[in-house]
Amino acid sequence: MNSRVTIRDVAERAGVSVATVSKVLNDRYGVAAATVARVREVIAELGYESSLVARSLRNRRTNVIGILVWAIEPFSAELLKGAARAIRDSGYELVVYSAGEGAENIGWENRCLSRLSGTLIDGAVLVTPTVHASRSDIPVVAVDPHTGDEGAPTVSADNVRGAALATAYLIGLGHRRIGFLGRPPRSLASTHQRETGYRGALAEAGIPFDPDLVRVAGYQEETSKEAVRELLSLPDRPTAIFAANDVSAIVAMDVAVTLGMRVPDDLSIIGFDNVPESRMTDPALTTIDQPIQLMGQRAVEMLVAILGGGEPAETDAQLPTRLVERASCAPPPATVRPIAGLRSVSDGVPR
Amino acid sequence: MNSRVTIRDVAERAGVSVATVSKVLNDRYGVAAATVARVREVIAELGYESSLVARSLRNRRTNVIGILVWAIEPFSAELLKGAARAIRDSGYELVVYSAGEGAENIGWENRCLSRLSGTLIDGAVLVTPTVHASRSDIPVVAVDPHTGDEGAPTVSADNVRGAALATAYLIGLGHRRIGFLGRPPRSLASTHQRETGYRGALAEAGIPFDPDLVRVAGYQEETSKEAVRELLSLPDRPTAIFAANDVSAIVAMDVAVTLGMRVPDDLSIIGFDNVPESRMTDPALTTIDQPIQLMGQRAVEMLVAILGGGEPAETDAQLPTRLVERASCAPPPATVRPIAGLRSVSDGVPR
DNA sequence: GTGAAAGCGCTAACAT
DNA sequence: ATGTTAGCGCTTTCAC
Repeated sequence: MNSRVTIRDVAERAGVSVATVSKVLNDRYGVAAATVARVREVIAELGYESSLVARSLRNRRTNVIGILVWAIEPFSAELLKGAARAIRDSGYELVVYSAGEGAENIGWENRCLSRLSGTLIDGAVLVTPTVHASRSDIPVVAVDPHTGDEGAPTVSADNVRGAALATAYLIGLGHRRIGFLGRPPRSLASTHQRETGYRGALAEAGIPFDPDLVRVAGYQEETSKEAVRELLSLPDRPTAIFAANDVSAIVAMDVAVTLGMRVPDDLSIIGFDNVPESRMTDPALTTIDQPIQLMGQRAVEMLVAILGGGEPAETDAQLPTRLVERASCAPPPATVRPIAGLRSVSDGVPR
Repeated sequence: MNSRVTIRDVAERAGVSVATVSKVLNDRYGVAAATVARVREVIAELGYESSLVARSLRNRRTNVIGILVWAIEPFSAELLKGAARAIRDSGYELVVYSAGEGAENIGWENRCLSRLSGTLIDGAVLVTPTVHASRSDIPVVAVDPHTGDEGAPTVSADNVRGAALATAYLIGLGHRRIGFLGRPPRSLASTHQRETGYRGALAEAGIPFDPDLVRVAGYQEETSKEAVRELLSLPDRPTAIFAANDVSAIVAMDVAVTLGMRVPDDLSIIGFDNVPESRMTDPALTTIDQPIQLMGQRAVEMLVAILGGGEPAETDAQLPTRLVERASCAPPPATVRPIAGLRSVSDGVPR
């Protein structure tokens, strides 16, 4: 009563063989004009549409590009907009596959790829893959990979430059003690790059790098809070913080306020924008803008170029980041006093 | 040289038949423990993952839900976030299929459905479908359909109430002449509902409905501008405008300013929020908030309920809309003078 | 407990 | 010009 109409139904109704229908469908040479017309009629009448699945099982090419994401959250959603824009006039169709809860945290992308490739999709954009897409039989472009994805074409923000921009901006305001909030060691490559940019800017300005000013934050609320608290409790506390992650930046603000500091009078905060919906987009907060949509767009363009046979123009795009000056940064205070809250923490008089 | 590893590869390597491997994969009864272990080993070793496509061609159920969108733009992207959230602990996987440029404007959803259903997906969420999903062999939930989608479960915002809220708010401020900006007749059902709410609120307040105050706007920039210009050029022009669409609301603002009016002093404007990124989200603009993410979430929940065998709790959810008071509305001016710009348009002295 | 064989909807040789 | 056949990767009887 409800099974979908197949090529066989069309063939029977039109009084021809399935092969003939297939030929009509694919505009193959060797079908009488009259037959073509009749088959077309039946197709329209029955509302037949060939099954993507069956077709892709048989064919090498499907004309479908897959975007594989771990989950659909603000970052990937933003990326999808750009990707969709790029797909628009590429002649390809778009399927977004969300690994979802079922997949464990590590290696989901290879599993998805295995499930979909060879069939269903001609190529894939991997969003924030956690491992190197080792043995994939289809072309793959990685966006913002965790590892420095050797070999695979990659699209990411120009993290080094963005971080340097942020740090230099703080230095320009007069800050010398600038804290850095980043992720744990084996995490996103982008965090490393941001630290690189941070260090580079310090070096450029002749400010010695102080490992004490670098803290891990950004993946657990409580851990991050503690990290910021420690950072601000240093005897020679930073007067500014550059956060590699917008979530950490927000945590930093909250903690600072909790500790009785004023932003930006006592502490300047700037962060890298990852989540387009975070409070970082508040008009008050200084950020390094990451061109998320553009990353999606470029990734698709790159993939299309590869699928089109030609080599992509570039195999490792670093998309420009941008400094957005807003009200959360200011020159350092004339005299840096230890935080008020420190007393209650160490229960001693700050020296 | 690089074709993906299939069930046959696993079978050969393990020295068993493909049937046996399949049984292991699906935890079927009747395989020796030792064999299971060996096969599992080989699977791990080869990194084998069964092909979604082949599997779904053979099986009725795939455990995949499809979200079919015409394109990925801000509205659908927002919706996806909610849908993804709902999928998370539903046991289903998510595939988003974007019809894209290839599909003509009308009926894309049925064509997509045909291509995917029966295979690949167990059920689908149709986002803003333009026609009634007539002959679909799989369960379907429609979100914000163009037509009043009789029969099919539907999720939408409570447009009637939202529009009534907006209109009543303006009335409460003292407005009696309130313009309505909507889409052309045979368009989105939501626009009709919003007009219904608008009319209802007027009736409630004993304000006679004036067809002159209803204009078509929202699908072409120029057309919309002209509509607003005409509306504001009326001898007894409205002192407030309720736009069924955020894009029209923005156009209205721009036109008003162009005509030398001040918002909200000379003209109050309130609009329905459709595009989360539009200027409507500016802190200055009064809006009726549409719970877009929630709509996606509820649609998936409904679909999962249907797929789970049980009837869904409700088959036509109207999700609550919310008035967000901001600075673009005010009481009407004491004396309503025809717009300054009118002179240059009609070249006559307003009476 | 295991494997051979049929078939899901479709396409591409290869007949006729 | 059209039909027959084989087979894509997989699951499922049904023999053995």
